[in-house]
Amino acid sequence: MLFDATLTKPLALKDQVYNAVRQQLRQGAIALEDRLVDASMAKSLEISRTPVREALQMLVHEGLLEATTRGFKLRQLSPKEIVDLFEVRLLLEPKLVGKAAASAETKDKSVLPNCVDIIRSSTENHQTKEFNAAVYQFFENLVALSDNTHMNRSVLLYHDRLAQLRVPLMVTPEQRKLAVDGFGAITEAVVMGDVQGAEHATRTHIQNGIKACHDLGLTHIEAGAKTVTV
Amino acid sequence: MLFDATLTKPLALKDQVYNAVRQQLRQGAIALEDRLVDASMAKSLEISRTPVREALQMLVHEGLLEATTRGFKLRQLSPKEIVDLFEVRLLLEPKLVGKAAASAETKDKSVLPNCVDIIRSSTENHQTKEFNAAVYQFFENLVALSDNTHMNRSVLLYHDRLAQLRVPLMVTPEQRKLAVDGFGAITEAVVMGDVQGAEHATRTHIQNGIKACHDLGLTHIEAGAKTVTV
DNA sequence: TGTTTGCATACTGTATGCAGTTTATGCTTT
DNA sequence: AAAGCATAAACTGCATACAGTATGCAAACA
Repeated sequence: MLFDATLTKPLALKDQVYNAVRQQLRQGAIALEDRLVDASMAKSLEISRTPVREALQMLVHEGLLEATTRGFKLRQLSPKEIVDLFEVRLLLEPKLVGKAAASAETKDKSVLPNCVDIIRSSTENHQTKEFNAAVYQFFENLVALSDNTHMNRSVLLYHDRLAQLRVPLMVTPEQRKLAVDGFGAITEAVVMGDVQGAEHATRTHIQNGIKACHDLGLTHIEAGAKTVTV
Repeated sequence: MLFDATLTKPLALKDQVYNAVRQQLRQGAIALEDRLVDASMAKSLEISRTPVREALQMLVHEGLLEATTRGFKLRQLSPKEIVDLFEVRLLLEPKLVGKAAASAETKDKSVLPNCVDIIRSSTENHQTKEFNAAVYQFFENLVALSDNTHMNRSVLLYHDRLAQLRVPLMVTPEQRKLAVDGFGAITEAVVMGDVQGAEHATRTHIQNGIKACHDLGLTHIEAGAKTVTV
């Protein structure tokens, strides 16, 4: 090709919508009470219903949303499902983080400590949205260090499914500290290239999450209603 | 028109199509050269393009198909991806099969030996389609014994992604015997409720698969062209 | 004969319209 | 004021129509 070979085709509308909604989910910007209505979203985005519906349906298919007779909504996880998700995470994530730790030194691992700093400061200042964004950025960068795309995809999806728990699980200062320290320990091991340590730190981090769920009783997830228009 | 088997809540058309295509994929009924064209599929099913497209796009999103400018086609796995998929399977499946082995005795495990019998006989008689169907049925029943729906879903998806390898990996009699014996060993452990044994047998089975891939050179996957109309 | 150019074709992606179904509303009846 | 019923509104799901683009083919040209 004559021109820039890296020139990428613009994403289809449905994929743009998909990414946008999923990012919203991740950041906890969509509450359980919210309703995502394809027609109104399409109107506000100034596109037709079709790509919006397709995006929402993908999210339904992945178990992130639920189709009701009155709009799409966030899918509420049952306690059993939460346990199940953590169980799968426990199988995949330590390995993934271990691979990240083992990844070539040429890769830039300096972002991770920055993310942890933002995580720490945003928890101290109770900035929920920033916190969520930082946590996801942390994992996104972590995952980028592993080259198993299938594993990466799965892990990020599990994370997004559990996104609705992020805030409820961090109500007490102790929980927040434990989580932040967990991120710190993982980062340290990954940056140092300590595979064993990374796996262990990840396992511990997830187990702390499970414990926090148990302490919380797993069921009562609270959030405030709001209008969502992507 | 598609008919739905469930009287209670009829499945949406797109889901029926999705299931139908995915079953085709599983059975190796769709070759790499085939093109799935929404318009023609819609016509042959006597429905509109919309639900067909939605189904195909879900499959694209899951990495099973690929959208080209001339129809949807089976997504060809790169050698790296194949290795990656086996790596993830190695993390999840032993645990899943272990859970199946540990599952309540009230659950019916008698189907598994039957499946293995069909697998064995179909390999001996070189009945590819029956073989594929039996293998999938085996896993479907195995997975049904575990109650972690998220893990189950993931595992079945990984299987379907690797479906294009099933036949190429079983060309030699030795490979076939190894595979059939693998299924047998897993079944035996599960039926006996031997968790450790089940995990071990599964690990061995997957590792045999990996080895077969390596022996094959991983790259050259052959299949005959054919028209696909669901 | 090999190469370029233009065109018909075959698709996908997006828009829009219509039907069916569930939920909300408001009116009637007691 | 509560309960029942009719009717409207708010949605999703499906159908169809249109636009845009890659692809292959054939004619024109070197």
